[in-house]
Amino acid sequence: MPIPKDYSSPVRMSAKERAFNQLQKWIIDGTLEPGEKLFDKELAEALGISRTPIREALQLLEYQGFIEMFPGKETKVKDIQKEDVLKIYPPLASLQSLSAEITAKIITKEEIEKLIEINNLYREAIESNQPFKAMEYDEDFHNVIIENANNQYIMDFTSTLQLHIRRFKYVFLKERITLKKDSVVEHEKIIDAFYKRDTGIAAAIMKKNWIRPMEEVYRLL
Amino acid sequence: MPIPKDYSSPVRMSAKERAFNQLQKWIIDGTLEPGEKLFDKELAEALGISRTPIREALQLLEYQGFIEMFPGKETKVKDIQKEDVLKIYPPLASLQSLSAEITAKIITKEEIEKLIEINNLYREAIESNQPFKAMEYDEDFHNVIIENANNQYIMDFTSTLQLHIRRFKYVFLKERITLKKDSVVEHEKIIDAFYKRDTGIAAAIMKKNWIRPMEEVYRLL
DNA sequence: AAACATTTGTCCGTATGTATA
DNA sequence: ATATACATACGGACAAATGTT
Repeated sequence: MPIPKDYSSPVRMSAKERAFNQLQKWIIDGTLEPGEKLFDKELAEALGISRTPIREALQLLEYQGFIEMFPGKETKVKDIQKEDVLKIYPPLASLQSLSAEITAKIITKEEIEKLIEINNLYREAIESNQPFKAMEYDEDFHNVIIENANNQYIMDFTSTLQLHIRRFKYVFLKERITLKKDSVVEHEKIIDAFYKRDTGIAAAIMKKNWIRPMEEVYRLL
Repeated sequence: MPIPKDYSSPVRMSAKERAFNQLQKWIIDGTLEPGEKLFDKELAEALGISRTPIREALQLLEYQGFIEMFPGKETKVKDIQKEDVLKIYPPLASLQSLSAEITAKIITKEEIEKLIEINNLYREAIESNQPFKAMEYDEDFHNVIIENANNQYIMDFTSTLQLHIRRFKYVFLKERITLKKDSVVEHEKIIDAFYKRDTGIAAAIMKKNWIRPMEEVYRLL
């Protein structure tokens, strides 16, 4: 078995990275609530580091849209409204759709097999009523497609948007996650379009596969 | 004449912001060359500030994809290849297309008038062979549409991608900017689609309006 | 191989600026 | 309006890590 050579030990993490990951997690899962004021001194003490790496992490979180900084005044967790779901999903749908279009042109049989497998697991998770597992398989499915599209800009933007969706669900939906089998069928259609290298269909179904859940979530609120 | 009350003086700029803007500018216009190593100490001296705001600015530039940081090792200006143009334009085309789709639904007559005016100035700039002016009007045209779409995520992503395109042009094309009148006609079609509230046409033409220039630029190299 | 030089990462004190009394 | 309290922005010193001789 070949051992990946460039597996540079990922355990070492700078204080800045730890702070960034932790704060992002806390904002997404609601530990840090929308609108909550953030004091770098407090956060520094809480994480056992100094204020500098905290501030550096906050810069990035602001850029990602998780916090708002009012220079010289205050820093607070960004507010979130239920209407925000209508802002987050559409660009994600567009970029996922683009990914499907690109991937359709170049995907290999092996990667398609992988998608079929994941989608089967996804179906089973839904049928056996395991919404959390299902959600993970759904993410896996889409990530395979995005990775195949092989575009760093798309990856960066979509992963940020995914995090915002996750936060949205945590804040507004808590435990009740909706899962319908529509998505399984759409995935099958996407796979079929990949076989046929039909970029148009792949893109169209993919967009639907994201806009439909948006409308479902929005109606729930 | 009513004086805008919440006009919080925009002239005040923190050292971090100045550093960020200056460094971004230097990277885009090529003053800081692709692959060039960056020493925060040097940059701090050059800008007459300390290393802290420099480091904060570098965080953001990394996130935007203008530099690469290898923790504990070095920080360098991100390399750029001519193939990168094929990575930058497609997501931008998708998001602009989405913006056209959204804007088509809600744009007012007044905003359409604005687009017509800008497009006329754009045409005149091309006809009188003023490529730089033309480029600005083109950007104005698209920005009006994006602002009407009124989605912060779209705005953030597209503006970053626009900056990468600008950098690409500076690095690879220098002075020779290509301008054809195809774009003017496409803009007219988009305007027409807005009148008719035809989201499909607006989105389709908009995508074309970005993919075509990509191919033109790529062939030039 | 080990000590050095260099650069990055972190800490903390101080200055600047903002809000409140 | 002025003074006071407090949080943020910045600077400079120290610590840790890298690669170099």
